[in-house]
Amino acid sequence: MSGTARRLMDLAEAHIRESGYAGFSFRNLAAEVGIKSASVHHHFPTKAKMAAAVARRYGERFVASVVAKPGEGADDAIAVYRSTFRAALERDGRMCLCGVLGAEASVLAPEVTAEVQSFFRGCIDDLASRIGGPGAAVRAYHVMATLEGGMMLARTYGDIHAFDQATSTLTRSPGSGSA
Amino acid sequence: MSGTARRLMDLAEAHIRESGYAGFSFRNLAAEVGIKSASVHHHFPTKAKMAAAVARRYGERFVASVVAKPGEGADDAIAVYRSTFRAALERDGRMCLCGVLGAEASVLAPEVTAEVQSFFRGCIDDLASRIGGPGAAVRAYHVMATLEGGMMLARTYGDIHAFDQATSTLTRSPGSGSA
DNA sequence: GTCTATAATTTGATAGAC
DNA sequence: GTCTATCAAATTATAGAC
Repeated sequence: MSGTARRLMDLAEAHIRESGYAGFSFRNLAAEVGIKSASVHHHFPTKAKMAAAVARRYGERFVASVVAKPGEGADDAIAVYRSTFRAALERDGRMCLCGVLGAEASVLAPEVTAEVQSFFRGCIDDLASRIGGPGAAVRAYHVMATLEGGMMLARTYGDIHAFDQATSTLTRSPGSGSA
Repeated sequence: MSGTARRLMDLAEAHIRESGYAGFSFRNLAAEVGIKSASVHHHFPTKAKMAAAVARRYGERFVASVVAKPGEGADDAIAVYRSTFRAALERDGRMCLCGVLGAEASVLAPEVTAEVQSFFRGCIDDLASRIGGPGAAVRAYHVMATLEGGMMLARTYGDIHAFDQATSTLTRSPGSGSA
């Protein structure tokens, strides 16, 4: 993949996390990297294909950054997910790409929705296996829902404190609960 | 307010809950009620003002439908919020209007963002006062985040079961936890 | 309260030259 | 890989007649 394609994806990702699928256009992206919109089509045939590619890369990067450490417990796994989302929220004030797209899932191109579903399936399966024991699946769903909702609240208020409040009780051991 | 204005708001609400702020246009709404887009401007001066009006009405109706019952406990209050969101999700498969808009908050017109913030402030304050005791505010944030995230997951999967999984442990007393 | 007509802009996408 | 040029469609909004 070319450097231009990468820069286009970076910008598309930022715009989607800022304001959803409708938040970016080929013309806007082109202007921001200093080319014309027709040239964007050389890298990505359609807007939907581009969004799907962005969502896929987002998922791959996320998986890499929450990889399990040997000997971790359930609370450790949950804390890694929590701090990963929180770091992104703190870095640029934007929420999870798949959280934004998930809310619009029913009207997105099937290829985009598929990537978003795949992201959440991957996260929940991974979390459940790392939590373990009875009720692991339910807890994994709960953790992902709370983290995504917490990011949405922080976005609404423009204040990361809302995320901290909403997610502080996700882990049960003291110390990780008051970030 | 005229019947036409009400119908326009109904449609706008449905579209926003389906696909966000960009999900409705004056032309679409007009066509759906059988008038022209210029006539919509007679009822609502701008798209932003209309969205703000829709969000305000949504909040008022929500408040009315989660009103406290005498003698309720914390789990009862949480259960009312949970079942209210769940009923809407089951009725038409769409998620919370303010949850969708909240994710896009930073690029919405200030008047719209203000209504969305007001909705969540109202919900969280109300929940916290009904939960009571130390940690009530944190629990209220947690409940709202989980419910909103749970709706987003259900939307992504096209399956209300995801909402049930994610939110089943919000209340602590048995019986309300396995809807 | 609804209409016609229109303005000004933006959008996703394509054809074809260089 | 980028360009010019262009298309067909959609968008928000306004002016003014009825």
